[in-house]
Amino acid sequence: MDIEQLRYFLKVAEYGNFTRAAEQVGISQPALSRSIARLEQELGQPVFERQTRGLQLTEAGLLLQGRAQQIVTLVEDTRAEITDDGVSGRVRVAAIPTIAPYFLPDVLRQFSDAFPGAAVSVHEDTTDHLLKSVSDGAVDVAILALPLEARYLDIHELFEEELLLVAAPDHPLATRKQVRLADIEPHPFVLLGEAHCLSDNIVTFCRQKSFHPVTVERTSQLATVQELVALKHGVSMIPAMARRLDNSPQRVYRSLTGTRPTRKIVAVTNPYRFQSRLVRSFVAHLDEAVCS
Amino acid sequence: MDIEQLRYFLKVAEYGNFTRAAEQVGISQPALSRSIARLEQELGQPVFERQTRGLQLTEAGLLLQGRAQQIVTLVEDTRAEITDDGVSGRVRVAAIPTIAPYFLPDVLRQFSDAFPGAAVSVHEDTTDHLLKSVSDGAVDVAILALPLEARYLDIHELFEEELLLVAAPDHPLATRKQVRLADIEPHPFVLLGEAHCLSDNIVTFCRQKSFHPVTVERTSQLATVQELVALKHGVSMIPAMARRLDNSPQRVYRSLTGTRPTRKIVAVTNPYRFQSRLVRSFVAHLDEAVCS
DNA sequence: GCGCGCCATACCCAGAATGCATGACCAGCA
DNA sequence: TGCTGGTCATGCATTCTGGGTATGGCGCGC
Repeated sequence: MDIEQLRYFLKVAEYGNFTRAAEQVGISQPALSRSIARLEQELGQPVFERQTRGLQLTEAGLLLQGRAQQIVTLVEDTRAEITDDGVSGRVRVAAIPTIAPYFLPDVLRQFSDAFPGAAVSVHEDTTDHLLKSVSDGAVDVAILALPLEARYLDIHELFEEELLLVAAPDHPLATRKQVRLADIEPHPFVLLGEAHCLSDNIVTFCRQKSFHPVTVERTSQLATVQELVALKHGVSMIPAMARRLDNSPQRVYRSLTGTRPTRKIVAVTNPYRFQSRLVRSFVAHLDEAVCS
Repeated sequence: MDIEQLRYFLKVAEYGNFTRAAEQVGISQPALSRSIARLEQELGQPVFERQTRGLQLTEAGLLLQGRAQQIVTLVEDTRAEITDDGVSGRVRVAAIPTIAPYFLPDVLRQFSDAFPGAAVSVHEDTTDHLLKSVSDGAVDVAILALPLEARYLDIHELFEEELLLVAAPDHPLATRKQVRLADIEPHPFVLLGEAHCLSDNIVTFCRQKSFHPVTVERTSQLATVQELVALKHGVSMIPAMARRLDNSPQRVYRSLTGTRPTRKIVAVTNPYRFQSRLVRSFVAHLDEAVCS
């Protein structure tokens, strides 16, 4: 029962499939098969029920899964803690697509300058996937937008940013002196796909104001939304950070009059995993980047 | 950083000596030396400072020691928990010398009858050593006498037993109708060595009564005390359980009049370690043995 | 009935870990 | 000072564990 074996076991349990788990851990399927067989022999009982359709954890397997997770985590954290020198190492940063390209580049550049020994990797994914990644230690820090359902995770607020109305320059809303939320209602609205939490932010804000935008299109990227707005498919709401990178004359951004829609940007970490000094420095860096 | 390596490391840290640690873990000294070297290479720093006189843990080593202990414990408990079938397995029982030969045989016989699949091993040592053994998981249950200084351990009271005055049949105290503690004072007293907690029990009791026995001899075994009493070197106090096994006509046992000296017998287990169902059965068995 | 997906087995190989012998170093002592 | 004993590290031969490739066995679905 060595640590490598437990790692293999966990992957098999996760995927319910030897072949795919083998690919994940980077060994051949027969090697993995034998490794699990050895584990089962040592424990004197099977940990999987091999069924015609997939695998099922046995009772012993279920117990082992919990413990193996603890052991592997403990080992990884121990290694991280001992080799933690505060200036070199790995920082796995993640962010949702409506934040990553607008907020991260500056921050990463500054951080890399301050910590040249740091190997920073960036993951981009949806909120729910990233929460899972932080939970199981695949990611050190995730930068997300509230609201979040994340028990057992640390949520550190960074800043609140405005969501701006975006329209083509000759759009009726673009030329008005003031634009209220209600003014948007008759105009077609372009929105991100439902998987994006920014859509939720916008829809929630609208619902609070008893406003129902006429959504005509849904896209998977903010950049596409911006292009569609320029092509006069409709108007949209775009986070301020995405506006800063947009210097096209084909779009104008306006703050709404009255209560302005916003989203809160947070850094999410896992307090049950060891946080290297480098990771803590990164989070501190996020704070500074925001204040400056 | 595999589990075996961590086990080796812990032994070296414990003994501060590669050669002796190697004997303990059952590999050759060079093999152990290289195993630690590999560990240090993997961590990128030494875990021991090799000094001319013995070893010193480095800062990293100190950190690793704590974590390695957790990991090894977790692994052992996991294995124990998974292979726990409730009827077979290992029960490591320990007791102090003034309990082991008098109390354990009956209990062990009954238990072995009830659980023929159980492999029961018995360790006999002093109270402080046994407390350490329970703490670090080398022993499952220790049967000891109060008082105990044992934070982080479960102390389960089994019974209270009387300490009896023992004397030669023709000793003046043996023929009196009543014997009070004060009556003993003029007579020479035979006592166990200071390492035995029974001595403490007796001395504490006497001190409470402002009584100071004239200790003439100290031995390392109760059986020797009993023989010396028969040889009229003096009188002594013997636990009731030791009296039951003594059917020699050369000694008589008497209860003291007034407050009778006693000792409380307890079972000590480690709540931070996994207790197999077999071990729990053993403790339950102890309770029953006492009541019957 | 045939192909496909999936896990287990056979066989071979490489790298790692072990043991033995020995070297290097130091302290204590004659 | 030189010897000896204790201790950890290194060299070398050996073993053995775990990995890869090829393939077998088995059930499912078309």
